[in-house]
Amino acid sequence: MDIISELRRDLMEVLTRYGVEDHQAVTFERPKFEAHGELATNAAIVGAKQAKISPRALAERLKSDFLDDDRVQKIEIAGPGFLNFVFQPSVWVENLRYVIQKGQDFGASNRGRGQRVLLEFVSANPTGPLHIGHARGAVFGDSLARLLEFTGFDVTREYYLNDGGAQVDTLTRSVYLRYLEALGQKINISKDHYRGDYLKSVGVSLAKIYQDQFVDQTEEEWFDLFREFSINEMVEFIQQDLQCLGIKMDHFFSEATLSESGKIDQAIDRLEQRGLIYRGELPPPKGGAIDGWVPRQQKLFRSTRFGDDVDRPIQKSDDSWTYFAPDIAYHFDKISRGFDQLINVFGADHSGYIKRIRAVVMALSDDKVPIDIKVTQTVRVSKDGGAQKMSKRAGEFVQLREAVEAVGPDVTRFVMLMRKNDAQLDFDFDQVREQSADNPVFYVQYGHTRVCSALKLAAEKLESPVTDDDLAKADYAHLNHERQIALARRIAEWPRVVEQASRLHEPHRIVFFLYTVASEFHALWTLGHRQPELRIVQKGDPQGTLARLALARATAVAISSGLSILGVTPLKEMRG
RNA sequence: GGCCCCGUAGCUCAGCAGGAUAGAGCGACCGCCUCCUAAGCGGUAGGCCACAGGUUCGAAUCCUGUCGGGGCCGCCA
Repeated sequence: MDIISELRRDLMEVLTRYGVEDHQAVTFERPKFEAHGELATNAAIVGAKQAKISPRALAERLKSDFLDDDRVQKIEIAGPGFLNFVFQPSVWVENLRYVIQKGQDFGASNRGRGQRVLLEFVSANPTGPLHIGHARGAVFGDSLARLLEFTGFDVTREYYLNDGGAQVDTLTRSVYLRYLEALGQKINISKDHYRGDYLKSVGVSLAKIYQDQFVDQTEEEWFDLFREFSINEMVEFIQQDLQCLGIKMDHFFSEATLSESGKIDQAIDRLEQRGLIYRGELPPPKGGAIDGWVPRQQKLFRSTRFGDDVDRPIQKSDDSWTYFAPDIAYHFDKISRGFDQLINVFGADHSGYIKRIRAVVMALSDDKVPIDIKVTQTVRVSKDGGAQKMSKRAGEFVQLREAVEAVGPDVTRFVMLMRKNDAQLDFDFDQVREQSADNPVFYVQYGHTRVCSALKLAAEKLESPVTDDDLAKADYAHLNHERQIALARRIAEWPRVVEQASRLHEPHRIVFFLYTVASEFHALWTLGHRQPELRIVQKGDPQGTLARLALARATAVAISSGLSILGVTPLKEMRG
């Protein structure tokens, strides 16, 4: 067990002895101010009621209990009853042994106990390649999946393929035009078509296979064939785009199969059985957002019962399903597959759907299957000092592929995770390529490579390779400088950071932590210029060198462990 | 008009189940290479956490309202 979890567990045990059973509100964390110790807890304040004594008195008891613990150096009671702990330096440096032994698994846990999570993300319409906004959702989703896997969840990555609606009809007609074009005809692609060049190759392929067989034929003759072909091509595009970023979906779920298999009817039946479907009229939107409102009798889902703002129509006036109906069926299907938990990642433009989807899941699972819906906000792209215009239909948006080709998958992924998912994100092509401390990706990677180069150099000096085993056996008493201990303490926080990120579904926390670790490591390294005793390689002192190498190695372990959650490859050396 | 997200330093953003004196990077200014990679480090300046109430021993954090920015809003998916 890592040291902080161990200390926390011990604290909770003692609390229980005083009759404090509920540890929910107890914090045990690094305080904001150094003056408040290395770890501080509000245990006495929060637990006083349960222990039936005053916070101050409980604090005093806890203090005297823990003063007997030889890991503890100092405890102070402050304010309304905070306990501020300072531990022996050995507590922190000895933890490095654990870190090195764990290696890549440092920070991993069994928090999820194998619970099955369905993580749906990207789910862009199969009408073209992915753009930079999708890239954010893709990276966010995949990293969240990695984070959850790292903490003991069994994650299925799924893409909901909207292959049933009018948009794929438009796609099909656009492709038909490209097919004619490939056969030498002049075509006129209107605003009602997808105009991107990426459809040209699809047209060419079709022309090769079918020659002029479908020229001058009615739509009926070619439509289904072209449709299927086009969708397959688009899925192929999308898979390749995702693969550029190292992302592989476990499953593409086809919307079209839902109506074919009768699952829509089943799902609606289920809602009907619960009295959640009725025929009615929606109130007109207030403020006249919609021109020419005409009241309609429609089949509605009582989503307001589950916190939605209005009931939602599931059937159009011609009795065909609205888009919402397959969505209901899809989520019913997710639930029937027996997942313990659902997570959806939506782009900002779908934020209006959160409440109704949540309502569906609550209704169909009897509120038994939790669903978390994360929204990724828009990406603003800038390049050559200016903002890029993004216009969808004209095909002017920056494509995912462009970004990856320009800056590489690792940088793309890292940058996409530098902001909280629901905050807007700037993607600056120029800054991101910069090889300097101004570029966080570089900065973190450089931290890792410095460790590697130190290990290499030490191996030369010591005239033998240095293995993790050697490092784990070193005498860490050599690590006695305040800054070395501080770094060890920082590294010890990693499991808590992971735990928190996993619980809150917030991979960006990993990025911020890595930045901090790298920063403290760089600082220590540079201090070595002035203070030779802080350098890693200590001439004529193999034991001291090994201990310092262990600290460096543990830093690299934390960094590479974190990078693996981000899906970024740690570099052994910087090039260029 | 309604709903969702956002509003923290000049700029871009963190802020950990509400915790004790508000954080980082950039930009600005001042410094640090006879020294394992200066691709780096240190320091200074800069904030009424949009505003007003409320809950609490305690609020940037939770609740209500106001203002400001973005997104979405019935027979498009």
